[in-house]
Amino acid sequence: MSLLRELTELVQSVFTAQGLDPSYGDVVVSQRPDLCQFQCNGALPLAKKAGKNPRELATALAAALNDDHRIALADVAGPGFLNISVEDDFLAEQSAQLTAGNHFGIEAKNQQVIVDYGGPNIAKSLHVGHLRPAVIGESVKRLYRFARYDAIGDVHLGDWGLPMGQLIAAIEDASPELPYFADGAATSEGPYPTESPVTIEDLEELYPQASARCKEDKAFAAKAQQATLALQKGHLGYRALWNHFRTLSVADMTAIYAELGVHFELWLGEASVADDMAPMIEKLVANQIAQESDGALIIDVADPKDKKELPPFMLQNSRGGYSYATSDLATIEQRVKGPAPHAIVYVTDARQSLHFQQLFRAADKAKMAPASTQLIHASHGMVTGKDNKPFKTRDGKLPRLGELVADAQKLAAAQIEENNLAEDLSETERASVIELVGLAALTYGELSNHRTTNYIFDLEKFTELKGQTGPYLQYVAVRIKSALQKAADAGLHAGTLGAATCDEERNVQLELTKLPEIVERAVAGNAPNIIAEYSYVLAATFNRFYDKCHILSEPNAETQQSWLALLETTQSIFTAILDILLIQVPEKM
RNA sequence: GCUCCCGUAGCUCAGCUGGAUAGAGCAGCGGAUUUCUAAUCCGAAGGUCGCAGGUUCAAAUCCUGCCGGGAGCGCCA
Repeated sequence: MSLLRELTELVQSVFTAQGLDPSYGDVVVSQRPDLCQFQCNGALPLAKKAGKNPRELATALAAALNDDHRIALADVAGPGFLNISVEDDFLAEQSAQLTAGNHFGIEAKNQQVIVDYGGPNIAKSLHVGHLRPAVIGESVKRLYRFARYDAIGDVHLGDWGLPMGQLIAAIEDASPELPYFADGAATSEGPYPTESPVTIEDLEELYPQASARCKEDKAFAAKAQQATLALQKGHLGYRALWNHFRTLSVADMTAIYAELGVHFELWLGEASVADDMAPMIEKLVANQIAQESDGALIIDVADPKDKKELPPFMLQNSRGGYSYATSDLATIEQRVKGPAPHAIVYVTDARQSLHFQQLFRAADKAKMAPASTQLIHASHGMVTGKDNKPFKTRDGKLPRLGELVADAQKLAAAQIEENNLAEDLSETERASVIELVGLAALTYGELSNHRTTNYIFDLEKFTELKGQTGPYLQYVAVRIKSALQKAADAGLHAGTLGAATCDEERNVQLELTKLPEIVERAVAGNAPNIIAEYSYVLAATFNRFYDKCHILSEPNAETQQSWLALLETTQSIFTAILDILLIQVPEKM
């Protein structure tokens, strides 16, 4: 049980003993660390409700709390705040307990969480716009894992919509002689060439061209729509060509995502429900959930209570084609087929919030998912440049994701060079440090912001070795590692984590015991920035202790062993939460 | 036009399930150093929490209106 939980139960029992409503007994971390460690504000609203004096109420509660052996001091302050501090030995015991068992005392949930992030279109190369969903999604997935859900990530490719038809139309236009376009190719099993007629580089050029051409060339746009439809209806030649796009694209993406530390358990996409959409629609029509409107099939998701009428959810366009709306709904159906997941979390741009509002309404109306499965749109803002406009390179292009990673590492290398770090390391070790530092800079820069805000992408700031940055956190982690190594070399071993001997040490213990609630809050908000904030505070708190207490030269053996235990506990927790932030710690730096 | 998001220190951002004196980092100022990695630590300075009302014992946080910025609004993802 977490420290806060235990204190809350204690205070609640005191409330009950005095005939008071225990639901007012919540204990929270103190807002005034100069006065106390924890506080309970329940006496204020309770007194108001009961028409009593809040200070009198709190005074009686404090008196009862002071009888408990775990409480060092409970007293009343201000209008009726109940201030609480705990005994040092109790705090030490609680800190030690965090790493005594497995998984920091967090219990297995035995429930699945599907995190849908990435969502790249296989017609486009990964660019700066894919950074946020990738990093936030990966972090949210790791966060759920840390909270002991069975979390899996699905890249959920955009591989079945209009962009596919645009590519097919463009290739047909350029090379009509290819077998994919031959007479009868629609129903012919082939054989088709095993080699792709285009390279990934070709695709990256073709798609923007085709997409732009659709805007001005109506005939071409119609052709692209027809190709999309034909692909969706099972055109075998197109399908063979499409397979090439997909293979090329997935290989390319896997490599780039991997550079960022982003890995997906599932590489599904719109196409993976290709065969499920028609039957789903049929069923929805039969059940009178879907209806015809202007030649299209829609689900009316408007609610009279809405402030603004919600546009209908488009299942099938008037040409008979499907869009992301259709596949997203079918994907929900697919995802709840086994044991229903606890949640499906979509990490995408805030601009899609209307779509998700409609999707969730439609899913609800069609009873696609059980009520126990939460559908969550964890939306995120944009990455902007210093001018507060969408981030672009000097020449106005969207920087590619791989370039961004390379840039971060270049700046990290410069910082390391400038500060004469990693000097005694071999070339390969040094390269590895640069890689890890660059990555940590990038992911911490991303994750330290709340996901919904637009943030300014400033690599120079992110790669600073000081301040609130990824590299600083790595530095602290390496410092702990190094100290433990030196201790081991000197034959020193950790003992029992004992009562704090000074404020700095006590503060580290207090900070460590906040872990369970921090994780809870981060999970509740799908908000890695809460972990990012905590990791910095923990690092800074630890640094103060480390500065004040010189462990290796400590003459008192018991104290020294306790400090080493604190070091180990801190290291264990710190490394684990850095992992949630996609930060790896080098051996040395 | 309507809907949603945002407006907090010079800059970048936390805090927003209401609680005491609104916090960090950066920049700038002053200090600590023969380091268990100073990439650190300590101190001072820096704020009409966009504006105006309201609810409350208590509002940056909840409600209403306004101002300013961004996004979205039926066959694109």
